[in-house]
Amino acid sequence: MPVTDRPYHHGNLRTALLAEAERTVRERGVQELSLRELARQVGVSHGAPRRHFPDRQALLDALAEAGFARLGAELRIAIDGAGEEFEARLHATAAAYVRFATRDAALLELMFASKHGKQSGALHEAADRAFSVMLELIEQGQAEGILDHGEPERVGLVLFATIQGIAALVSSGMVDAEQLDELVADATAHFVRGSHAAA
Amino acid sequence: MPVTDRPYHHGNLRTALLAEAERTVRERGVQELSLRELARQVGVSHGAPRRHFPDRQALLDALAEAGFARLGAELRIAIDGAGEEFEARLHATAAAYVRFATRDAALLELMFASKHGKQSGALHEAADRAFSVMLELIEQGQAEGILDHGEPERVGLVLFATIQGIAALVSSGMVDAEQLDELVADATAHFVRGSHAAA
DNA sequence: ACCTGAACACCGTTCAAGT
DNA sequence: ACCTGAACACCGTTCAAGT
Repeated sequence: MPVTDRPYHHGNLRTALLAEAERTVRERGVQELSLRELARQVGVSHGAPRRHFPDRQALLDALAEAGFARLGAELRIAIDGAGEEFEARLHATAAAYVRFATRDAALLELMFASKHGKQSGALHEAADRAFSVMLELIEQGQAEGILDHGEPERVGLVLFATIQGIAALVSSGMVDAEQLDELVADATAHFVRGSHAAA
Repeated sequence: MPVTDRPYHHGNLRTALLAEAERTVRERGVQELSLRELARQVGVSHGAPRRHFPDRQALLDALAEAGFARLGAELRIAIDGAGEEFEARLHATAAAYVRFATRDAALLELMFASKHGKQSGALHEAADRAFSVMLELIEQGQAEGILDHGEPERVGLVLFATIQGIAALVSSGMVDAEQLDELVADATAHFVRGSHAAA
């Protein structure tokens, strides 16, 4: 079973397509992503991807799902590496989120855009897992009396909106790398102060 | 000079294309916007739009510019109708922004996406005019001692990020119409509290 | 089970030519 | 000055046929 000489069955076609697609999205944007070009780059006929992704949107959904998985993993690493203190963990998580947005702006946009659509189930679960890191953080803040009580989803919404907004400002070029760290620090401190006064 | 019977010169082609394009973007999204279909709908050959918009991106830029003009106007109306009190004006402005995002989610996305690009000048000016409403608001808050001093652009960044983030959450369906008013009220109150404690 | 290759209906873009 | 219409190179999607 030769792996060279282009065997009839690719073997990892799905994985190869996803990897190549993620690279294209990062380097050239979602608009430039073409199923036919992807097939060419991977060395397969233009009809082949159809087995794995019925249409273009299915590929985008799969990219979004993988994106949420990676985002969740990066947030997890950030929060676990930030010690025990609430504010330190909050800042580390926000910074990790914004870092993801900086490196994969088009992917993040796609991740949010894909959530409108057919609600693929797996996509929704991947998103929930990514955001569970934030929910744990909110629960810690509540347990320590730093944040309001009530549903963590609701309490965390302002925080999440702010972080997502910062990501959007960076992606759109309204905020550049220099201002970024300061803005993240500002925003997290602001959030904590605003919550504290309400207690 | 008959206006009926499809005269050779359309007369308002540029305006007609923009109006039709804005409708398509609102109803079916940017992805579905096609220059050829637009030309068909307006009753002109597929090559005609080229005089007014050299390529597809030029049309998108023009849409974005018109969007910023309308956004600025709506923000202006909201803030002027909210009386003199800072918090009331802040809430009215934020609510107006989010309302725009709810009704024209795809357009707002396009407005931010277009800012990456060629920096069309006119586009940038339209965006600045829209955001000038927010800057005035920040300056009022500073004058009244409610917000930190320093460059209004910098002080307002956290606020703007939060509002833009709420708009993103609404567009992506993570927050629905029911929660929306409460979230906007939460976020503006949170912002004021967080700023107050820093004074 | 997985992939090929022709076919179809659509694009955006270019450009000589018409009015 | 503004618009037409043919041409070119690309798409996504479908589907019989091959291995």
